[in-house]
Amino acid sequence: MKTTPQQNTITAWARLLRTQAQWQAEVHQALKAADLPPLAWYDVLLELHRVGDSGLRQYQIGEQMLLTKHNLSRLLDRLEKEALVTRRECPEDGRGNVVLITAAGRRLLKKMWPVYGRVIRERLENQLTEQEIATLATLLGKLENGTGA
Amino acid sequence: MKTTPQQNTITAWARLLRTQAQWQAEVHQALKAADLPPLAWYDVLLELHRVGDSGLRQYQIGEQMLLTKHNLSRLLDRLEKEALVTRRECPEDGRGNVVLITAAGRRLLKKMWPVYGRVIRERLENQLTEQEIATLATLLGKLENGTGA
DNA sequence: CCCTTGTCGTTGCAAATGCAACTATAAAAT
DNA sequence: ATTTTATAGTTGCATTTGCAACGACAAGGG
Repeated sequence: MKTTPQQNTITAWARLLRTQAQWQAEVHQALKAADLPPLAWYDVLLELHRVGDSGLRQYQIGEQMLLTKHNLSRLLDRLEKEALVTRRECPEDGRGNVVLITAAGRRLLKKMWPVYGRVIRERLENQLTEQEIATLATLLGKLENGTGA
Repeated sequence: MKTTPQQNTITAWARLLRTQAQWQAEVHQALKAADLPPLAWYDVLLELHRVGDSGLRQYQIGEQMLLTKHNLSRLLDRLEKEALVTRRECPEDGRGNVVLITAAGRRLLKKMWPVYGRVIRERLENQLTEQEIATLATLLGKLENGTGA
């Protein structure tokens, strides 16, 4: 009946939080320096690009991502205003939309990727060996979606 | 001359981002359910608690954390309004403050920790073995502050 | 000593976020 | 079929964040 985490656990926790915060800050900075939109736009567009022409319901995007729905609603407003996505009425569900990426959206994705990818390489591939990266990916995979409750 | 990251790198990157986002959401949710302030308050107070009576300059807190200075300025306003910290004139530098944690601040820290710690245990110790956690901590340690540039 | 330059911190304003209330539709219960 | 209950998405309002401009002081150069 442990009441508090082990020291190693706390260290790992803190480092993960800090690492991610640093990464995210750096990506945002790099994107801004290149006059590109923030990371969240990339995430949404990538999700939509992956599924192709079938598009996604709004709530499906929200599930995949780190966003609450009202937030997503307005993020999509902004994307739509820039003509990067389109919202189309959903035939099976009168309440919902199907969101699709446009050609302009795909172009933006292509423009953002080099900037983003460059940070990823600098932060990960320059710091760890291939073997270490593989291990890290495995460990993090075990953490995803685990509730433990 | 690789122009794009390896697949493993991308996987690790994405998982780290997702993991941290999930954790943070869960912590915030747990804190709110317990009617406690958000995580950022905890971070600042903990930093201040660690250094004890010498306190910290504002910019030192900012360095340790994930916050920009104007943001920090107003976060401290809120903390000060709740009497969790005090700002005192800095003797060596007329521009700056020294920020100190108050007794009430320490009490809040104590009240928040069990809620926070519980999420940490559930998310990490229930999902990974002790050995795996140690490995994770080591790998993340190598990533911190690496510029690679 | 005065004047420039850089740094610490605050403030005004615009944009983004969280939350709760709302509309519209679907699904389930009676 | 009608009524309830739940879900998808939007909107208004208060809080928070980001950014640029600012005031106050420190540091360095004439």
